[in-house]
Amino acid sequence: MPRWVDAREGDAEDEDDEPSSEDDEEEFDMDRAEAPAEQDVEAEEPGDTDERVQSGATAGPSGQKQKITIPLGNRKLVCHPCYLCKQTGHTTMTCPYRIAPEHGCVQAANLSSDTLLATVLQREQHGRKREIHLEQPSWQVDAAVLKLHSRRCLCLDFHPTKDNIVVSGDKKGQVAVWDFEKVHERTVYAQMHRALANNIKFMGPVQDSYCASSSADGKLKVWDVETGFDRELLNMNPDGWIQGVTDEKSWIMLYGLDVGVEKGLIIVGDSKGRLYFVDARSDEKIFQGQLHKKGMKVTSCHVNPVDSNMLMTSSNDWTAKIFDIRNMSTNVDNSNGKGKESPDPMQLAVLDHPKVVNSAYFSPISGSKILTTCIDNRIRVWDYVLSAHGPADREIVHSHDFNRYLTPFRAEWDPKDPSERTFVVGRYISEDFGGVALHPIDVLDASTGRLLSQLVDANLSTICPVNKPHPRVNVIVSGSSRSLYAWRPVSKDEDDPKLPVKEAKEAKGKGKSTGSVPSSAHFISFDADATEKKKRKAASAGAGEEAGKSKKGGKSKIVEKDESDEENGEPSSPNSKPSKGKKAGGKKK
DNA sequence: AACGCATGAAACC
DNA sequence: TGGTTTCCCTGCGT
Repeated sequence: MPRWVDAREGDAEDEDDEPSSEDDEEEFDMDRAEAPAEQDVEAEEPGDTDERVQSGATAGPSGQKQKITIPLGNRKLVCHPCYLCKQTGHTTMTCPYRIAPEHGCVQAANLSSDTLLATVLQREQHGRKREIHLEQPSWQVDAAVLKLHSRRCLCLDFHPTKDNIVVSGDKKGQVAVWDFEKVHERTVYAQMHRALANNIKFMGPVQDSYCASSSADGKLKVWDVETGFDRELLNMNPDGWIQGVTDEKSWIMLYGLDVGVEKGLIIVGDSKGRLYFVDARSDEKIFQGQLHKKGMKVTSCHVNPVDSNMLMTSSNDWTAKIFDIRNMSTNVDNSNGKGKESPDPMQLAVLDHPKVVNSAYFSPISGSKILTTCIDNRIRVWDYVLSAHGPADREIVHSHDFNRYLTPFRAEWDPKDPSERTFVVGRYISEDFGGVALHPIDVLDASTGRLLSQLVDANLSTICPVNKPHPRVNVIVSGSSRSLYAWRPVSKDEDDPKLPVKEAKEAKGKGKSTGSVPSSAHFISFDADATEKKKRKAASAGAGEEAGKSKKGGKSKIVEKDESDEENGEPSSPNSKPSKGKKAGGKKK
C-alpha cells in the first residue's frame, strides 16, 4: 500500500506537454514531398540530390543515418531511414527488428570454435525453447518528485545502506537527495557543481553518506549527502570558470566515474580521453593516463565487481576498453608536459563499436558479462569477459537514439537478478498507448533480447534516459527531464485501481483520455524553479530566512551553497556573483 | 499556440 | 585538419 501525497492541483498540466500525436512513422515525408518545390530546394542542398540518391540506398548495417531523396519532377520525395534500425526500405512501424519478438537480437555467428559451445549454441537457437523464462511484474509509478531539478537529470545512484535514498545530478550542477519512501523528503544542493553533474557514485557502505561526483565544470568532488559539505579532489581548470568558454578546447570536463570501494580508489575520465585515479583516503591523484583517443570523452568507467583490478571504460572514440589497474599505478602524470601519452600498455581488450559508446558495464554479480550501450541503436552483450576481444555475443536492436537534447541512454543491469540477465534501458521512440504517445522504459533479457516488461505511466510523457534498478529492493528509479520517478511492481492483491488520470487534469479542459494506460497518483509536486525564483525575490527584498518550510508537513530543503565556500582556494572567476545566503529556505509553493 | 533556445555527434566541405 | 551544416518522435520557457 503505497503512501502517497496529493499532487498539487495546478501541477497537473506541468508534466504533460501534449505528446505530439503525430505518430506517423512514415518514411515518406508527405509534407515535404507535397510542399512547393522551391521550399524543398531551399531545405535540401540542391547539389547533393544526386549523391544522396546513390549513396542512400547503400545504408550500411552499421547504422548510418542516411536519407534518400527521390526527385519527382518538380518535387522530391524524401525517404528517411527507419528510426529504429537505421536501415532503409521499411518504416519504423514495420521494422523487422521491431516486430521480432526478441528485438532483432542477433546471436554472434562465431560464438566460439569450441565444439561443445557450438553444440550448445545450436541447441539454444534451434532446439527446444528456452527453458528459463524470466518473470517480470508489471510496474507502476509509486512515487514521483516533479521538477526536483532545475534542468534535466543526468545521473542517479542509490544509497549503499539506506534503501529508500537516491541521489541525482542535473545539467546545471545541482545534486539532489530524495527519499522515495517518504516521497516528499528531499534535499537539493543547488550549487554543488557549476555545470553538468555527469555522474554520481556513492563511496560504499563504510562511508555511506558520501558521494563522489564528476562534472563538466572539471571538478571531482566528494560530498556528504546529509550536510552537503564537500571537498574538491580534482579541479581540471584551476583558472576558474569563465562563462561562455566552457566548451572551448582548453576546458576539461569530467565524465565517467566509478568508485573502486575495495581499493579505495575513485576513477574518473575526462573530455580528452584521459583517466585519473584518486586515492579516496588521501584525496591525492595517483594516476593519470591517456587511455582513449585524444579529445574524446570517457563516457563511463566501471570497476569489475569481482576482480577489482579490472577496469572497463567507454568513450566517444567508439570503443570500450578493459584495463588491468595494476599496470597503471606507475605511470603518474606522464602526459603533463606535452601530449605524449603512453599507448596503454595495460590494455587488455578493446571492444570496437560503430559509434559512440554511452556506457559499458560488467555484470553486477559475477562480473563476467559485459553490457554496452552504443548510439547506433544497439545494445551489445558479451557473455564472457574473455571473449571481449571478439564481436559481441548479442546485439539487441533498441531505440535509444542519440539526441543532443537528451541525457545519453545507458542500459543498466539489475543487480538483483542472480542470473545476470535482466537490464533496464529507456526507450527513445514513442509508442501509441491508447492514443497517447509514451516513451516506455524497457526491461530486457540480455540473454535473449526479449522484452520482459515496459514501464509506462500516463503522467509520464517525457523520455526517460536515466534509469536504475535498485540493488536491494524492488524499485526502479527513473530520471526524466527535471523529475524523478520511483517504480514498484503492482502488488496483486492490491489489484487496484487503475487510478484515472488526475481529475484536475481532466477538469483542466484537456479532457484527454489516457486510454488504457493507468496512472498511479502517488505524486508529489515540487517546483524547484519556482522555489528559487521566490527565494531570489525574497533575498533581493532583503530577507533570506524562512528556512525548511514545506507543505503537508513534509521536509524539504533547498540548500544554496555559499559561493565563497565553493571558490575556496580558487582565484576569483570573472563572473563570480556575490555570495548568497548560506542556507536559504526551500519552500513549497 | 507559435516560436526560440540549449546543445552534440558526425558528415560534409 | 578545422569550420560549418545537419539531424529534425526534446523539453522548457516566453
